[in-house]
Amino acid sequence: MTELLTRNILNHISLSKKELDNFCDLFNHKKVLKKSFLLHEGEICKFEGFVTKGLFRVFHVDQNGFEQVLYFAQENWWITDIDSFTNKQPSQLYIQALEDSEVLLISKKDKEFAYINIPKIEKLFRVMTQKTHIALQRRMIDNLSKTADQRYIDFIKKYPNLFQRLTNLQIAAYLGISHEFLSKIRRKIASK
Amino acid sequence: MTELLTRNILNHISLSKKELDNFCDLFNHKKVLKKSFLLHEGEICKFEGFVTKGLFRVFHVDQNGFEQVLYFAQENWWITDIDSFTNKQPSQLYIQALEDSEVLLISKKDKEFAYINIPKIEKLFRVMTQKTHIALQRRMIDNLSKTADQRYIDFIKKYPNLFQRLTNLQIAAYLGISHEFLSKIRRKIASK
DNA sequence: TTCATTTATTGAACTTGTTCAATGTTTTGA
DNA sequence: TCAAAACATTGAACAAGTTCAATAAATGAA
Repeated sequence: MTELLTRNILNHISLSKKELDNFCDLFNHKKVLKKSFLLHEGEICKFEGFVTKGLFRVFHVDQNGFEQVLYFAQENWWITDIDSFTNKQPSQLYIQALEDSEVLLISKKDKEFAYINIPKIEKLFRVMTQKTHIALQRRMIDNLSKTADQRYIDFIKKYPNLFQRLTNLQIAAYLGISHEFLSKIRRKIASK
Repeated sequence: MTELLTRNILNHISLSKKELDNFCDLFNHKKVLKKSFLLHEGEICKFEGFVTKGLFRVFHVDQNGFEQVLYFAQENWWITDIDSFTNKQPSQLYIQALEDSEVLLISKKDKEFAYINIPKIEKLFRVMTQKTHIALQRRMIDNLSKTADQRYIDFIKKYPNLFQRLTNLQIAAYLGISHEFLSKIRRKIASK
């Protein structure tokens, strides 16, 4: 059940078998049906999750009812609203399964327990947060400097596998454009 | 010399006097004149810095020669290119002083020394990276969901002090719009 | 102080992306 | 299997933001 998780962790830091087991025991397995939510706007996010199966989207709904996708999380990815989780504030985000999915969840309390009792876990999350931050920093630069066409082409190249599992609606919400405009971009690219 | 730094650290985690001193001793003080660079694109970023005086901008130059500001760092802020620093890759960024400034710099080697010899430092950077990431996540959502007018108004409200120290050119490069358009936004707002 | 440089403003033409409404296509679930 | 729902495409009118060029204002260095 926690095979994928242990491999993911060992990819970031090294940990003894015992430390690994102790840490993995803190997670609870949960099935999440397609379209159902792990988190709603306004709730306080009380978990950090590791996706073992399926696909999620983490998104925001703005004043005009438009959705923006902060990120997608498929197998082997982590999900949470780090803002709400860390600051115990109502979330601005929704987390929803786009396919029938499964996650391993750790509560805030158990995570804090791990920080204290398995010192290397501190490093694990330091390293993971760094990587997540670097990815977001790159995306920020791209969003500031590139045109929607280019961002779409980059997206396909970077996440060929996500591209196949997502609708254009979801991709447009990630790129920050309307799905109609994405459709026009696709036509333009196809006609080349 | 390291007063501001120690206060900043204690704001994130608690540390004994000795731990603090040992850590702070790893930093070197440096003066940076207005307009000069701490980091150029293509270089590998070998430091993490804490600003004790002045103001920096961290920016990217795109294919068309336009500049996008990733963030500004004034007194009490940290600066680095975490991507280049962590992955030892050539930086895509420039870091430049916008005023005569002073920083405390720690090298990669000394930072790693600290991780090993002062365990709490692991937590310090875990917490700091989390906060930075949360801030960037909020900005990403704003950039995806808000109009340039609103982002400008938000910027002034959130960073009144930076607003006064920056030219409209720099603010436009942060908001991701041309400075001409910012000028038009300002006129529109002023006329209300 | 003065002159050169940088910064800010403005208008006109243009490009990128949105909105809305209509139509066609695919997926889903009873 | 078939109707309903969700998704995708298209065009036309519109809005947001850019580009370019000209001018004015502010700043800085000698």
